[in-house]
Amino acid sequence: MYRASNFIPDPYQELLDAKPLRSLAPMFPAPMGVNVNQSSTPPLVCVTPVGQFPTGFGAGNLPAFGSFATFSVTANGVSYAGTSANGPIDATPISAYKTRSGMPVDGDDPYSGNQTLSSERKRRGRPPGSGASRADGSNVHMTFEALRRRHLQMDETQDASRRADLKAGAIMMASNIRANSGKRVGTVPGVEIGDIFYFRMELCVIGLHAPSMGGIDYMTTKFGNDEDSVAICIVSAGGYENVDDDTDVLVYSGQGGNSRNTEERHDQKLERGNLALERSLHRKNEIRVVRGFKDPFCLTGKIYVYDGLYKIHESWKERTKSGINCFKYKLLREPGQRDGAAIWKMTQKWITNPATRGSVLLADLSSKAEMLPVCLVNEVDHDKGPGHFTYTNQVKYLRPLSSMKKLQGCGCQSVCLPGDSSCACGQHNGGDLPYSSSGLLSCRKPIIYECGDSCNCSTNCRNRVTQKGARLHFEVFRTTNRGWGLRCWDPIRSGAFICEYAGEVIDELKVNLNDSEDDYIFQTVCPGDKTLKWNCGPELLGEDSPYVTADEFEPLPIKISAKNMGNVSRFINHSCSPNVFWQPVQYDHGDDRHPHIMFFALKHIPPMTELTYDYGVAGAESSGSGSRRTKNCMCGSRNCRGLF
DNA sequence: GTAGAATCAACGTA
DNA sequence: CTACGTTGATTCTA
Repeated sequence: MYRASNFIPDPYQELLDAKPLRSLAPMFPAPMGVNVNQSSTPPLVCVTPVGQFPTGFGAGNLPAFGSFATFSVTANGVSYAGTSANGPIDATPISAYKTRSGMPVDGDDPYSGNQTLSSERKRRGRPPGSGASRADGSNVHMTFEALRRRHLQMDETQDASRRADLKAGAIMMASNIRANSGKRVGTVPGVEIGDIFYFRMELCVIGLHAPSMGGIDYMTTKFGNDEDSVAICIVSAGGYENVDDDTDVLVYSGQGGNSRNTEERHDQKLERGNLALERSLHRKNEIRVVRGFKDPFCLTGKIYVYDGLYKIHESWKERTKSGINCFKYKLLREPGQRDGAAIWKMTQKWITNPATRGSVLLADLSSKAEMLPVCLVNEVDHDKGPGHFTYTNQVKYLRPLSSMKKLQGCGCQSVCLPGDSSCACGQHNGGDLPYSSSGLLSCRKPIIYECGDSCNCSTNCRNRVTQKGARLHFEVFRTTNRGWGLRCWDPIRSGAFICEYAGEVIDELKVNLNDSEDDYIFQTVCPGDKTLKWNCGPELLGEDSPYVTADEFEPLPIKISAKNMGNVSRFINHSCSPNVFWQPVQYDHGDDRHPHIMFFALKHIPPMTELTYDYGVAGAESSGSGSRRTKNCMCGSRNCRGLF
């Protein structure tokens, strides 16, 4: 983590970092490195001979490879010009990409989360392309998720699953809260290659793929003086016998005739989507491709990955195994795009066999302190690793837990259930259990109380999530311009628990004594709107907001230093357009002023996307002593505040 | 303008 | 865990 300067031009910057992976992999087929087996010397640690600086800023001149001297971070006041950030590796992909998709990703033309549903309804009937439909895709997506989470929470309370995705979608449609509602050929503003989705309705509300079930989206558009009906987006999700093993080729089946009962099966006809695909073959227009994958964390679930633009190169008829005549369309991925589904397949391979990951400096930075190994990689320069620290996933408190206030427990048999008014933990959390049945956070709150030792319920209780620890395949990686960062091989769903901010709780009075610790101190500074409005669902439904606004926000006294000891959290960089947020959680003691700091996904995070959270604006609370230094943020997103 | 048909969902249950 | 049945939303088509 390198806090003095930060360049994250947009939330998808990480994939630019990811890009070199494939190109570099053949050059470094074997782990490069050092101390792959650390088990004899826990708790580790690796030491960097060249410190925390990117090459080209002094430290890189040191000829110190291989010598293991301890370093301390001395990153005071260094700032970089944006141009110096260009590493030799990702320059070409960046420019190639940027000319393709002209729109910024995370703009700040938000549909305001303060409006109620009823006021939104007045927007009905606006023509496409105006008003709310122009709203930024990221905000629309997050609004959908917030509504879906709230509906799911209410449905689970009544023990009735009624498709929260469709309910949220219906509200979005009725209020015209959607992005890119006018159909188009080619790139959709705000949707990046590699973006992931968990429901078809998500594709719909952001304007990537309009049909809620159908696999082929098409429209009539002009080609010179002609008009033609052409395909604009297809979903390949396993419903037909498609050939999609190759990352750049897709053999897509036409639609129709594919009924589950044999009586209804019939040959496909050249109409609707099939006709559009045929016309696209002749018109050679770009077609967006969404590929479906099995969700590794939910065996019945599916994840949709946007894989960029393809073109149809040939078509033919073919008799399928089920005996019907079927149209086949061979699509090739347009060159010059960054990897989408390819990254997915690559990381899945690494998860199955971590030895296949190249450029590895250390197979497990945590020395088995985490359930899953934490990979340390560098594929951008010769830095051998972050400065010395002790890996721990615990928080070291000032006082022993036994001397702290006890947390009250519930008396539930077996597991706690939503809607059970006799569950003390549910009441403690304001009436609702904070997590869905699949363990996702429903709502950001000032503090969350998980069940603990004083509860009667079992460890299977859904109100025990963060206490079980991180279960992701993390990777600490070298960034091109902001020191070390954290990313993950797994897809992370919005609301999923990521990790705790581990380290040493420090006394507020001592904060200013050791300035070099400043870069690794966590404080509950008020975050930006993206984080505060994470749960705008209730507001849109006319309910009271369960969280506070920036004005009402009150920081907690807790401060945690990860300088000398910590976990992967210490490598999470700042962004004004973050994909992670912090959330206080209690489960093993009752001192609400010193809770655990847990990180959750702010939105769906594709594999290999850098994790970032909003450090907040330092000094905003005017607390004088104890507030950390303000630093210039160069993150470059349109809603960058300039400081953090 | 509108009803009906078509469709590579998503859940719950067996 | 896979199969099957149920309840579906959006958009296209007639």
